[in-house]
Amino acid sequence: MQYQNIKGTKDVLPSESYQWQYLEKFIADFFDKNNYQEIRTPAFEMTELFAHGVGSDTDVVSKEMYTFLDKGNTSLTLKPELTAPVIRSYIQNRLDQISTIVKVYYIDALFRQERPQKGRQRQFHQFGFEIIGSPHPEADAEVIQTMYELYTQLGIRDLNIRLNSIGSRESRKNYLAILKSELMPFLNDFCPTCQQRFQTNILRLFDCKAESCQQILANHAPSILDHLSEDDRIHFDEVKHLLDLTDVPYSIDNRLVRGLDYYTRTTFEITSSLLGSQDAVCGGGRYDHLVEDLGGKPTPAVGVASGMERLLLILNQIGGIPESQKPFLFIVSLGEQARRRGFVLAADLRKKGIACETDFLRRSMKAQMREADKKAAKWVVIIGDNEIEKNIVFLKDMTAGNQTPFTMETATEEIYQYINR
RNA sequence: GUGGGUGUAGCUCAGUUUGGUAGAGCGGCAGGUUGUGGCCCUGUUGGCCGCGGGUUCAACUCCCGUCACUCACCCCA
Repeated sequence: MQYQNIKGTKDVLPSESYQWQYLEKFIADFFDKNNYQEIRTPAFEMTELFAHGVGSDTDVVSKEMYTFLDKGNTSLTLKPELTAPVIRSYIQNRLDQISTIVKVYYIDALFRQERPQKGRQRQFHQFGFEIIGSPHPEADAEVIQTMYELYTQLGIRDLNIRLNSIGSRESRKNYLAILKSELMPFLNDFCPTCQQRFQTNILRLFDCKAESCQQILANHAPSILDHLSEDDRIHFDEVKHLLDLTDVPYSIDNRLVRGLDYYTRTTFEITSSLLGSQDAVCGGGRYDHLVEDLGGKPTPAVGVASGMERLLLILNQIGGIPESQKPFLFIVSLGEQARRRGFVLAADLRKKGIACETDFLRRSMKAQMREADKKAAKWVVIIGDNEIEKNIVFLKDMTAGNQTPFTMETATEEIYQYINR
């Protein structure tokens, strides 16, 4: 039986793990500098949390969740998104009592049972952050500006920020009624899925990529931006104004609808042409009712999540990940006595913080030298019978090619000095 | 769930049209005189040609099925 990884999952091999380490460290440092603190929640939650928080009519909840019963017959689900768990934790742990505004970030693995394709896996990873407690546009703008700044610092250009407001629940309700009556005459002209969405979640008609559906919408659908309440409009205008003031480029897209039910007012998405068909590198928005929907006090909030795999896809194309090449030392030894000397020398050098390896295959000198070269050793220490006899070791500089002798007894200290000089 | 593409050595692929039990490059290993890497040269290692069935004297090659990978739809990060 040849075992293989589960469809839609991936091994991160030694040859690429440094990329993840680089990115994770970059993100942690970035948020540390911006005064966001990390929050970590469990890999699974009660199924009910997502059904209730994200919305049972959404695709994510209705057909993509990894749900199972535990031995106590409780329905649990591997988390398919992170906002609901974070808010659950916020409520449960009374984080509102620690400060009025809570700013947290996370880096985590998520699970959705979809058909894998470029930029989409069944286990994938996101980082994201939330500002909980502010109803004001400053929070919306900071989320967008901060994410844009993070991408910029990573060296990513040519991003497209799409911005929209889907209004408060009240104005959206009014808008949906108008939308419905305007589109009713054309109901039969829509594709079958859209006809169904017309009943369940009419806003998502805008997500349809069918030419015919988009045509009808372009000609007959009223824009949500024309039906915002006065307060919604003021809020949205201020978000745009603050983005203008901080030189964050964006474009208004009144067809941008998010697939999760909890969003209100500001929604946005950042896309990159360097990705495949799944071109969103992050998406987010305001969710003013999720906290109370999950049983907390009414608390407005806004947040965003970004796909790590998609980010790495971009970074690899623009060469945005620095090669990690730590200098290290390889010890070549010939014969039993030399091997032991080499082993001890390696242990002593490691204690001083020098990355150090010895040969494990007792091979010829040539083979050991090849090994050292292939691994890009910066220095090689050579110990053989001749050196034992003369009580020395040779240190070879692999780039320059020259060798320097050191007395055996003081070799550790002298080599340490020599390569740190 | 639906559609397209692809499955041949560790990796990247040729060979399939015109059926005769497999090749290259890279990699791994070992050598090119007696203890010194990179470049070059030589040798060597390595594949039931995704799996199962059918046609045939004979199948990597033709037919059917199946699985896997991949891209796209749907939806999302």
